[in-house]
Amino acid sequence: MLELAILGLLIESPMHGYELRKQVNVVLGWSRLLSYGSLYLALKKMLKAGWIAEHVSAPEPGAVSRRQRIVYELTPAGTEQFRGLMADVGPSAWEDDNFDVRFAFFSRTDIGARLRILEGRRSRLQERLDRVQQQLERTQHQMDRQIDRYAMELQRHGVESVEREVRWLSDLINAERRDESSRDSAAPPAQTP
Amino acid sequence: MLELAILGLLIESPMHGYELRKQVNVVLGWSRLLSYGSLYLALKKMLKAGWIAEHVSAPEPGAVSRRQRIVYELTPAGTEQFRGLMADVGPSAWEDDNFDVRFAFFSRTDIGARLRILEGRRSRLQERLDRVQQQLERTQHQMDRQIDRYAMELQRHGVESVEREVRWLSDLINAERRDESSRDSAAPPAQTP
DNA sequence: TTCGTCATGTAATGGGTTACATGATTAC
DNA sequence: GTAATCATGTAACCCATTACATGACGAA
Repeated sequence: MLELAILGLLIESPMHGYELRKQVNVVLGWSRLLSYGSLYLALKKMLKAGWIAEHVSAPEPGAVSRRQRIVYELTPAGTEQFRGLMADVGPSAWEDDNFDVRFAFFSRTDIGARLRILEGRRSRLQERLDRVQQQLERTQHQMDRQIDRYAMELQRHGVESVEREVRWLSDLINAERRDESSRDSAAPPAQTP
Repeated sequence: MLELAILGLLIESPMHGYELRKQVNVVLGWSRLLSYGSLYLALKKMLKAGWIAEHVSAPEPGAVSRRQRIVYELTPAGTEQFRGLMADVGPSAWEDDNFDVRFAFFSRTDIGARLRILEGRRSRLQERLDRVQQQLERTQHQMDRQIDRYAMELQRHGVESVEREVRWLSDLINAERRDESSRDSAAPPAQTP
């Protein structure tokens, strides 16, 4: 997870730890800042694994005498590792946390993988929705214990959020498919009325 | 967290572990089923702390010879512990995870606490929004590295989600305030045009 | 009789956090 | 000169998960 995030960020350009930490928010959209504990431990582990290499910052031409920082960059093995992780388009790729990271690095995958992941996630959410809906019916028929009004409101809001994400995914899927077919052939399938 | 959830569920009625696990989804709206590992460990810990008591299920009149189950119920100390945890209306109460649990048990708090928590969460989300918006501006002015189109889309969707939650919270806050003022006095403040 | 689900539990592990420690550099 | 922020790191801990183990009960 964190590993994939770091690999993905470093593939775009080498960085030192402190900046990496900020990019996690900017690029991955994480709401809380990554802790140093996680970051430097992960970095250390990845160094040992040979996926990244460190070298002390060359004083950049633009900046005036910045403190020396440790810049990390991907090794070929790291690039390979990234590809390997991104190649997994199975269920784990559309899990809540994993999905976001995958999505953020979609530019690095082919359209087939993108579609499989987007569709996988959508059907996963759809299942979730069905389960809740079912359970909501049972509640309304008094087959279960009476549910509290706040708990109910929480449920309702949750369902709406998931429905929203499903629509978002559908839009993305359609966009990808349009891209795909417009690249594929000069004779697009009948689609617009 | 889990502790608070269990206390809150047991305060409504005694339950055995297996059912508790399911109620966590129904009442708290958790997307994934709680694992046995967490559940029974937490239960054990709470037993030792004296917050809950266990007793083997009396064969309920309705059911026909069900297997004996271990039913947990709150002790007075447990009820006290629940009150204590719910009384914390500080920042920790409007953290992502904590908030949901608090909200689900809002019926057990007074309107003052409810408003403080709802407003706290709203302003927390608002800050988050401001930070991202600011950062988005920087990106558009090319002060940062060019951001990937998928990463951008993720960002956009995230912002919209947060904005939605802010609106949801605002509606809830208004509803609570209406409740409050309608209970407070026979002379409601001018509000409707 | 065997399969599904109910029901309880333990051990190993994972993936992160907080708190602590340290020091350079920059802006005021 | 001093406060803020940049920058790197370690140790202790927390909270949960997965995998494993066990077995009763009801329905087919």
